[in-house]
Amino acid sequence: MQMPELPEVETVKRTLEKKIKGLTITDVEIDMPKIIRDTTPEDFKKAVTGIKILRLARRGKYLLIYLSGENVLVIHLRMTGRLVYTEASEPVPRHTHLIFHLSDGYQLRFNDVRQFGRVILATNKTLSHIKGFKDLGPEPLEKDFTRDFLRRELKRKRTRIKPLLLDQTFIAGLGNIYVDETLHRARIHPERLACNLSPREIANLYHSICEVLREGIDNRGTSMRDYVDGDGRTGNFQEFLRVYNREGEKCPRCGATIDRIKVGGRSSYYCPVCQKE
DNA sequence: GTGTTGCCCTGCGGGC
DNA sequence: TGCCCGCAGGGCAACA
Repeated sequence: MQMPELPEVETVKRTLEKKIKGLTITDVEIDMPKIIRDTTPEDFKKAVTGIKILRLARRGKYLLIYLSGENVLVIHLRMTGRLVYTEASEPVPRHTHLIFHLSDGYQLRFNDVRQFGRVILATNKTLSHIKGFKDLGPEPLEKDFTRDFLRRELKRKRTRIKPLLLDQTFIAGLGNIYVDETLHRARIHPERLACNLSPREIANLYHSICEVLREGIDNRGTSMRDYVDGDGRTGNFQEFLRVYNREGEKCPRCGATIDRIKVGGRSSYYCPVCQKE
C-alpha cells in the first residue's frame, strides 16, 4: 500500500543526488531482466558501465539519472519500488533486482517487491518517445501550471475530478494519496464532474494541489509501508494525512466520519460532510 | 472522448 | 496453525 508520488520521487532525487552525483558506475548486476525495458541486460550493462553520473532530475513520478555521453536512466518506482544508496557490505535484501556498483565503493540498489517498477535506458533524443513519459502533463509546482490553465482544462473535461487528477497526461505526479488529500482540502467530492466545478472550487483545488505537494516534499514524502528515500529513511507526511487510509476516523475539520468509496476502480477516502456530491 | 475491466505481482489480513 | 481468497494499486491495453 504505497505508491511513490511526486513528493516521494522528489525526495529520492534530492537524497540520492547528494550521494551519487559525480560518481562512476563501475559494474551492474541485473537479477530481474524484465525490470529493464527495451534493452537487453547485456546492452544495458555495456551502456552504463564505466559511465559517470552527471545529475539527477524528476519529471512527474519519473526519476531521471543523466549519464555522461548521451544516456539517461528513466526510472519509475510504481508501487513498491525503492532506490537506495548503501554500503556494499550491507546484506542484499530480498527483491533486489538491480545493483549499480559505484566508484566510491557503495552501491545503488533497485528493490521492488511487486516487480512493477521500470528502468529504461534512453538518450536525450529518445526521451521524447518513451510511452507514458512523452505525454506527461504539466509539473504542478512549476510556473506553467497556473490557476488559469487549470480552469481552462477543467472546463473541457466531462469526466469525474478524481480520475482526471490521477491522469498523468492531465497533471504529472499526483497519485491516490495526494489526490484524496487535495480534494479534501478543496472540499470537493471525488465524483464531481470536472466541468461543473465553480470558480471558487477551482481556485481552492489549485491552491490545495500546490499546498499538499509542497507539504509532502517538506516532510520528505509519505511512508505507509514500503516507501523510503535514497538514504533508506521513511518519510513523515503520513502523520499529516487528513483522510487517506482513515476510513471510520473523524474528519479533522468537521468531525464527521470519513468514508471510503471506489472511484474509477481506486479507493477514495473523503468526508461526506465537507465534500458534498 | 470517456468509462470499465483485467493484467502485471507479492504480501498481508480475514475467514474458516 | 495453515490454507485459501480477496485486496491493495500505477500504468497500460483492450474493449464498450
